[in-house]
Amino acid sequence: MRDVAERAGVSVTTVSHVINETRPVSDELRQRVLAAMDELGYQPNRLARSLRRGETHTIGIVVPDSANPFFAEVARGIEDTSFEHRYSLILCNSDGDLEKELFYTNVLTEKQVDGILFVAAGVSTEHIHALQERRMPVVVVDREIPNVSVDEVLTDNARGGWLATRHLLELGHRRFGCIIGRSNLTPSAERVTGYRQALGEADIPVEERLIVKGDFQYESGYRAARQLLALDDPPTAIFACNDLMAVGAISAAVELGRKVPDDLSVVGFDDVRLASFTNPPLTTVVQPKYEMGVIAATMLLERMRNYDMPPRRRMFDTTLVIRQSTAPVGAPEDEG
Amino acid sequence: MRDVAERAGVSVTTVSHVINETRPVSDELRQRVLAAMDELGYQPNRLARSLRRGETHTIGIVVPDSANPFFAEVARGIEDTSFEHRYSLILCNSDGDLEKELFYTNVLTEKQVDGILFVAAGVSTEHIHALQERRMPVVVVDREIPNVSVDEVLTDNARGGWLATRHLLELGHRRFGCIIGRSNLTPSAERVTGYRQALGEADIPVEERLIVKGDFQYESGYRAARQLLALDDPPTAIFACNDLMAVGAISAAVELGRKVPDDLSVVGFDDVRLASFTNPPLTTVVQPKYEMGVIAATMLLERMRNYDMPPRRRMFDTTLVIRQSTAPVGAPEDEG
DNA sequence: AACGATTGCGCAAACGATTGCGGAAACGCT
DNA sequence: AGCGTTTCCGCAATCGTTTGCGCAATCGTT
Repeated sequence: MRDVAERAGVSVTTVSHVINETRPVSDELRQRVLAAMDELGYQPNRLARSLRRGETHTIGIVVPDSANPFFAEVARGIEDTSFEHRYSLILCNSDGDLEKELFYTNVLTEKQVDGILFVAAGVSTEHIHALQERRMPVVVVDREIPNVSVDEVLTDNARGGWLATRHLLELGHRRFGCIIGRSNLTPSAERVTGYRQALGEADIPVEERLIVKGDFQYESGYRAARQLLALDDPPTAIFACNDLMAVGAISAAVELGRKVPDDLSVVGFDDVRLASFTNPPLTTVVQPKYEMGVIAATMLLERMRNYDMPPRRRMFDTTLVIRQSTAPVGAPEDEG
Repeated sequence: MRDVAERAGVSVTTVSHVINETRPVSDELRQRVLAAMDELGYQPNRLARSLRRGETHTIGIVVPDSANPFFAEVARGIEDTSFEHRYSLILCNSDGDLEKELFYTNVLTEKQVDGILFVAAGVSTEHIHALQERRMPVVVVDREIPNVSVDEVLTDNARGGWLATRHLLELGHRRFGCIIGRSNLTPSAERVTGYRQALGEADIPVEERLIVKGDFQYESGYRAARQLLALDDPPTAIFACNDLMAVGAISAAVELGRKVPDDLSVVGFDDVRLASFTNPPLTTVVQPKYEMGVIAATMLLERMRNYDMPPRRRMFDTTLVIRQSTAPVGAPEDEG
């Protein structure tokens, strides 16, 4: 910048002002400065600017696994809207590890990000409090933090679980498995709650051995389904707590010679892009992933603008999209 | 930091030195400083440090679409290894838009990142040159830039395409479609080259109308397959230039009542995690995505350490993994 | 012609760290 | 006691911007 100023024969002050249009500069000088800038190929140093201004125009996002399609889509929504507002994004994968998450949180605050987005992260209460003491704007996506007032964007997981099992019930299924995630993560837990509730309403006792644990990856759905299908009295349907596990389950079923949906109905959760293209297409509970990302980013941007607003919580409805992985029990569809 | 210094009764210099262990400090003072630091909950301002030191410990990565499983996995590899080295990552989605890519590149350099990773980006030659003039470490993944000496990590796409169509040929297929991406992207183009070459070696003329354009998304594979299958003399096999389009193609086929692989063989490219779990499991050309990310990040880190090394290029082999979406032509497998 | 208002610009102090240089105290040696 | 080495620490400049303050020139008015 000093070079530019020198070349244009003005002070750095003036250069700064023409860059930022922050006070009137005579036409002549402006032209000279502009010319000097591109003759020198000048690029402002945003670090210095950030240091001075106390804002970095950068936000951090911590997700369990950016390679997971669900998070990837949420993240995409976030990235797009932060791009629109000319914010950059620092991406952090926590792998669900609290340690790692804490580490990243520190890095982010030390890098002076203007705000942090936690999606489905295991952030603890104290954790958030610490951030709040530093007046760091934060919004939490897809996870409820008890006893903390913080912006949240959520989906109605319990209702989603309820919807899914209700659908299975209506198709006549009476015994069905449930593949859950690591149970301490609230989204998974809530979906199971919905499952239990729907069962309860139908006066069907829940058999705990039909509830098997996965980790939200294809492979675990595959394994869980094999386990379920190996039972003496295997279930006629499976509700998987996300689409990846549902796809894994279908895969296990066809490998075992079960036809989906004739011999086994499967319903997933998330409605990942892929879900429309599986064979058979997956009936699943839809969450507006991309939009959640957009809203989350928007909320964060708003809080950055006005830190002292009362905290807001945005709950998205879930809906069921019925495709072809579910069918009435014992009544094979016409195969056309 | 000033507060810490004051509270510990030392100069900021000393505080800095105990933080960075950059010169010996007596035990007593060190203790006092450490104590003061955590009493005050001090966190260093990395912006200031970066400004002074001229390095941000941050690298930028620009990908076409981080929600695409292929890029997501590469990115994951990158993120993991940069985490290991305590670098943070700024994520940029270019959507294949040159404009946007250029914009991001500027943001990144202005934010003084220590290096940039372009994956499958349409970066132009001048573009890279500009970066090189600023001595910005750069490595390009999954895309060749003509006439520029820059670090590259690539896969042998042509061979992959050759492998795939060779496989189809060996199964007896003689007419088969090819679903390509936007043709200006080299990876896609090279895969088609392999396809053409294999066909040529078998003395089979390539019918241009069997080559249909997609955009690497499920939907486009679906549409392309429908188009192909609606031909008077539809092909007996399809080679899709990535797994997503292959999955879309399978989906179209089953919707049209074609059985895969009995009526139509499909082979994909990438070997995305999903590919093992489709129905039928997808035979595809495997690229070591995660590892490519790891290597790319490692190469970038090395170049950052020593900018003036001669440029390196790392080419990964592709291999074919035969699963169940391909079968001999006209010879339906036993369905068990 | 005199005087206040306006316009157009530069000086220099921040922002929060790192680091070359030099000073004071302690130590070791003769 | 005198002198050279170490050891331990602080001063102040610096990184590249932004911005409060003030000065000089011009303008408009009577």
